[in-house]
Amino acid sequence: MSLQTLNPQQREAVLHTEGPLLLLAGAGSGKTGVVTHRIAHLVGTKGVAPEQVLAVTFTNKAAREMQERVARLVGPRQAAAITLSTFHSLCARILRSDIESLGYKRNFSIYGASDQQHLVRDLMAAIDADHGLNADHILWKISDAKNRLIAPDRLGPCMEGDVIGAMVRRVYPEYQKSLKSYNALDFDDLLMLTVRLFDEHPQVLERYQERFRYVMVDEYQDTNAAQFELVRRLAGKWCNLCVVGDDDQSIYGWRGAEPGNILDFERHFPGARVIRLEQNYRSTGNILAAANAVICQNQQRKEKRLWTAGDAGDKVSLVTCQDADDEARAVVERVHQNLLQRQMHYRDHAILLRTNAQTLVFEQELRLSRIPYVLIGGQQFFDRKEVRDAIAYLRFLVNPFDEVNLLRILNYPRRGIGRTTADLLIRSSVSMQRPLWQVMRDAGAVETISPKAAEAIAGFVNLVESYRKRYRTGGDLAAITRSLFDTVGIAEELRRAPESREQADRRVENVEEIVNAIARYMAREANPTLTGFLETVALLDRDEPGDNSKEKKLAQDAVVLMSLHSSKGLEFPQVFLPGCEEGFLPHKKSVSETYDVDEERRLFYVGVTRARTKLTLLHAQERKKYGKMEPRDRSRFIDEIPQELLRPECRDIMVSEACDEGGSLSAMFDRVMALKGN
DNA sequence: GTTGCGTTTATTTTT
DNA sequence: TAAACGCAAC
Repeated sequence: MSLQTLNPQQREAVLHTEGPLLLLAGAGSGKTGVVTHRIAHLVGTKGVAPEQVLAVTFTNKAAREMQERVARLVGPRQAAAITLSTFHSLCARILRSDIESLGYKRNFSIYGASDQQHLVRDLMAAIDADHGLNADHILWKISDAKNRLIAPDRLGPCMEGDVIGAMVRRVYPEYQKSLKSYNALDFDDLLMLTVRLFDEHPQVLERYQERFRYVMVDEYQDTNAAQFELVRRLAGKWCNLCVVGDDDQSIYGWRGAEPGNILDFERHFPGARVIRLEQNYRSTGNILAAANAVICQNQQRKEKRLWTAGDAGDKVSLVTCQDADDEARAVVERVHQNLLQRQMHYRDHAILLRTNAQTLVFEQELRLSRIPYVLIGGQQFFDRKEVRDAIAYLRFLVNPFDEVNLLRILNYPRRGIGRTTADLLIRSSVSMQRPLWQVMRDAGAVETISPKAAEAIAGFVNLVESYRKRYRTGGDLAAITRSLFDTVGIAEELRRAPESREQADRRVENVEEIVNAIARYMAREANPTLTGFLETVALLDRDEPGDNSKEKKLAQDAVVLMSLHSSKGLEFPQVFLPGCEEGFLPHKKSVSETYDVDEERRLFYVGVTRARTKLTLLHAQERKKYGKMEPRDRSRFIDEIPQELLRPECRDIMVSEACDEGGSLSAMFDRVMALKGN
């Protein structure tokens, strides 16, 4: 794509380089091309030093993709000098160099969900042994406060009888205190502490402002309050800020994203230019018409109307099914048909679901029909227990204050430091006000500990110190890690578990995959360190490494099965949207609790606009729920699509069921008659 | 320290 | 209904 191939709005966006710019980029409007061209224009034509350009995305995939496309335009050397990263890794980088002024050490750990859970669970137990509250719920509220930059002492008063609020008020301060003493940051801290760093040390902010004269933010509709404040500060001096986004695709409000950031951009940055990209290069006219009709039901939005220079294409199919099984069969039949009659590939088909639980029926039906499929999402590689346990060793080796991970590995694999001993250690650490690790180093001094336990502790201490030394000396990180895992006997521990042989093998392989990941990290990094690797684990490669990565999965010739949320940004020739029913889409929680049906409508809109040539909506008339059948109504969103865009298809359940069971024609006929007789 | 049972919970999850 | 987790008893 060169400047001439851009449409007028795209070109205007590329050429507008000075001052604030809001780029409202509709679905499929060639957004990434515009953003990369804009960077190329800054660096290539206007002669801006690449070091002065900062582009922030939400996902590593987006950052990588952008980096590659910019490299194609301005060459790899220039592209590498541009700072192109996610919010979280940008903050991690800033904090790695400047966090000491906030009283943390530079080798801080980054805590993920499971570390946070451990910590919060322990704190809650210490406050009230049988509180009966859900730790995730509390953690959720804490995270919500942090996303809004609310410090522990600034929490508003809570209502009478609000047990959850009361617990949050007690846990949140303790939680922050623990993180600090463990020299650990959670994801929210990365953002919150960077903002604090900028506020308390203006000279640091100024350094970054001076460096990043041109700032770009992708998916701006998904930014939360902390990210907004961060951007506001970074771009505050030069105001060469370009934000790109689509308020109609804001689907992460439940995670703290503030669509208000994009809606109020012109108020936040006076004099902002607003450019709309409304020409769509992805979908057929009918699909876009349906999408427009639905989304314009939302009140709070920037008016936009997607259009295409292409054909109207097929109508949107609306398939009414009997139940969940029937719905899955309907999809499978259509996939088959497309393959046999239209020479399409499996990978041209995507099934987008509201909830992960919905995938089950589809998986069964696809397997039954021998259709290859890939499931995207679900449990992440680095969230698996065996992987977390192994990684915990590395994390503790890097940061001796990290007590969550110390406790995780203390007796894993079993080495004779049981609950009793651990409790004694913790108690003496608390009473002496010394870090747990220091207490362990001279555990002999704690008289209540048995000689046998003391010996086990000493062995563990030696192991840790000797590996700390080996890692410090440098050399092959992967080899040292392999030796570490062998020495502590992780594989043996996994095989001891009462699981099937295959399960255990899988887990052992996963642990070995960590070593491979380190090797790959070393190969691509100029200055590999264990800290650096752990940071990529925490922030970057959340996706499974190797052959199971999301990208590899999408490249296979297989039907794609995933949640609507994770489909954002992708496109497929054939899109199926099952479960278009009240209670699913909009989801019943959104209707009853927060009334944010608008976000559900945007979710539906995201699904619809993933389709290039054919969109098929499906809904079932009844569905099993927690064991019993319930009647279902079709989604209100279907009724918001003009009739003339839809092709309704009613399935004769009985014939299709009979066909599905196979057998001779006459047997089939008998079965149909028997069913009709009922 | 392990095992199994019983209780709980079922929306989405870029980092 | 089913899976996952915590707890308690062995």
